[in-house]
Amino acid sequence: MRLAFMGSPGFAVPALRALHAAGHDIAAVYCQPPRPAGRGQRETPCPVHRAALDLGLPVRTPARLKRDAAEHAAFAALGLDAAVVAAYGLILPRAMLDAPRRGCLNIHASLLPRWRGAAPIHAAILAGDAETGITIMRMEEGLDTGPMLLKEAVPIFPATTVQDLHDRLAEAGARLILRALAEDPPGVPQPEERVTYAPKLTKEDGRIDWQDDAAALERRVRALNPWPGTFFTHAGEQVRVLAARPVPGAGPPGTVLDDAALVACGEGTLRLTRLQRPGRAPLDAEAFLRGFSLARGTVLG
RNA sequence: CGCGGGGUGGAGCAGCCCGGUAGCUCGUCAGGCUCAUAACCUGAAGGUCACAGGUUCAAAUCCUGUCCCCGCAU
Repeated sequence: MRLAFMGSPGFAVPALRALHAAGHDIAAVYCQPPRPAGRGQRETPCPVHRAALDLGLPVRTPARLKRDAAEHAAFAALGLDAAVVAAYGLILPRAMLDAPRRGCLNIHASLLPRWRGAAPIHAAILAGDAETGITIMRMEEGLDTGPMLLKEAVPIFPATTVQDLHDRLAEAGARLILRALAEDPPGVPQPEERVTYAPKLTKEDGRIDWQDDAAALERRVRALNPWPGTFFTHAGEQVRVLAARPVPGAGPPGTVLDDAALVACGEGTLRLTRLQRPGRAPLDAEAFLRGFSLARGTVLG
């Protein structure tokens, strides 16, 4: 089939590679324009951009699509059977949604209608969901509102990190989009009553509030690593928590209860097992504590 | 020339502002204690303080330059 692929981050790359490997005619790859990133803030192409170049596919990086008649015309002129969209980062205007013969299909990383929006993978872990998954849907103008074509569930285990889950969902998404294109299943409307939204994350979402209960904080640590990361402030430094384990117990929230980074929470206690100071390497708690005091009785902010 | 942090025995850090004997918590080795131990006691080894210049009677510390590492408006 003649396709356009629209995506930007690493999540979209397996789908692009799978479509290419399956022999589809990818007429154009759309992604976010290169932005300053990393040390030196050099212009850096996004992962999909790099993958497309690697595969020898033509890349387009419009900064915006709304009210850009030239972009719309160029898109329509591709003569597409369908467009595949995965974490692209731009809203497609109606003119583009209607252009491909079979419309625009989206790979969304949740079991819709739960977790519409920008951060569905993180939201599923934060909420303590036992499973999440991939939904292939036909796009409409609304945010993740279109009829659903295929779904596949992926379990979330107590130790599942957001990175694990992300990778498994990206693979599942690649498999499902191939099936959706091959089988052309009918669309099923999303049940409105079960809609929830997963808003964009901000850095502040990573701040640890010791009043929360330990199980929720542990999920937060698992969900927000590596970005935006969870942290607390102590001795004038923002200390990142990279791994932690909820432990039965109790105490005044925020109080360090022993000599091995056990901290009382609103409900239960949390043992911090991997930590990082600004500008320093991540360390296991034992090594971390040799260079940074978290004395018993200290109250963390 | 975007911003910030860091490079000190094997690990993690302090010392740097206010130059003057290299320090702490561990680890390693030896001995002791103990039924025993990752516990405890005693002792020991191990460092060109990233690199190169400069200032100084004297530089981990002050000045200049270089290299490497780590974060950052996803």
